[in-house]
Amino acid sequence: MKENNPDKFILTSECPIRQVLDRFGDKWSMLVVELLSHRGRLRFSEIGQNIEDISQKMLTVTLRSLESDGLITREIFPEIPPRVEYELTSLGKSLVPHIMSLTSWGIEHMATILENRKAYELKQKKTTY
Amino acid sequence: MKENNPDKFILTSECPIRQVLDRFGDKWSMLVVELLSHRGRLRFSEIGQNIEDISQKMLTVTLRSLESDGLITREIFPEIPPRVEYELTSLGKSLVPHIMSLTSWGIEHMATILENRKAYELKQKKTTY
DNA sequence: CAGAATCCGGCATGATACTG
DNA sequence: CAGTATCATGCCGGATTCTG
Repeated sequence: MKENNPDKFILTSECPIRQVLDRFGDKWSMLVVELLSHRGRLRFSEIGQNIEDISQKMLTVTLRSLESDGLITREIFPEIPPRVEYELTSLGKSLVPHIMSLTSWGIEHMATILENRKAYELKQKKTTY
Repeated sequence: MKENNPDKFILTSECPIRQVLDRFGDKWSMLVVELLSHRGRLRFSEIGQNIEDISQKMLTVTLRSLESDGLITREIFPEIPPRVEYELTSLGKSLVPHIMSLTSWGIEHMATILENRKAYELKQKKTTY
């Protein structure tokens, strides 16, 4: 939907905000980062127990993705039964304040947004009649 | 995956970060907000021309969603051909710094992340052989 | 020009079973 | 306990067509 636009594109497919959204806009990544920032070093099962509704598979996938990006470390203890612990790297920690920034906005404004949405629905109904 | 956990859940399905992600973690919403914050009041086609690869449908859907949440206003000019202009509300503007916060992190660290990911892939190959 | 309506495919996510 | 492997699916988003 761009056609021949004389101006520069501000928002190309490689712009920073899209890259961040593509990698961390998924359902679980930011939650894991925030959890680890609160609790420090945790093992696999502990993470799962503290994020409601995450499945074992998605927890594994999310942790691998964060590890491959260098946001968390993964340490395996050769015991039986096995134990694996995860922890934020300095890179991972550097992301936390920016997540908190979004979160704080949500805490402050999400109620208003839900009200707005309700009011909008009602308005739509009225004009439909 | 929670079972009986004595501790409080930090990250329930209604926690702020999830609410924000559910509503704005989609592919286009944050981009539209950021564009409008840069350019001020814009019409439908102008927005489409400045966000690479967005389809007409998704632009419409995204704008409606932002309007219903009270983040943007939508003004219709009864002309032929029609003209519709969009603009951030104060609520919408209040979100911008938090998006910029994420963006700035992306600008600073995304290259490192991509390198980490490549290195991780190589490491995986080596251990597979 | 700014959309509405419809159809459709792919991929993210979920559910289940199995293992060292 | 901490995963893998496989199969199933919902729905997000793209392509197309039509209209005031």
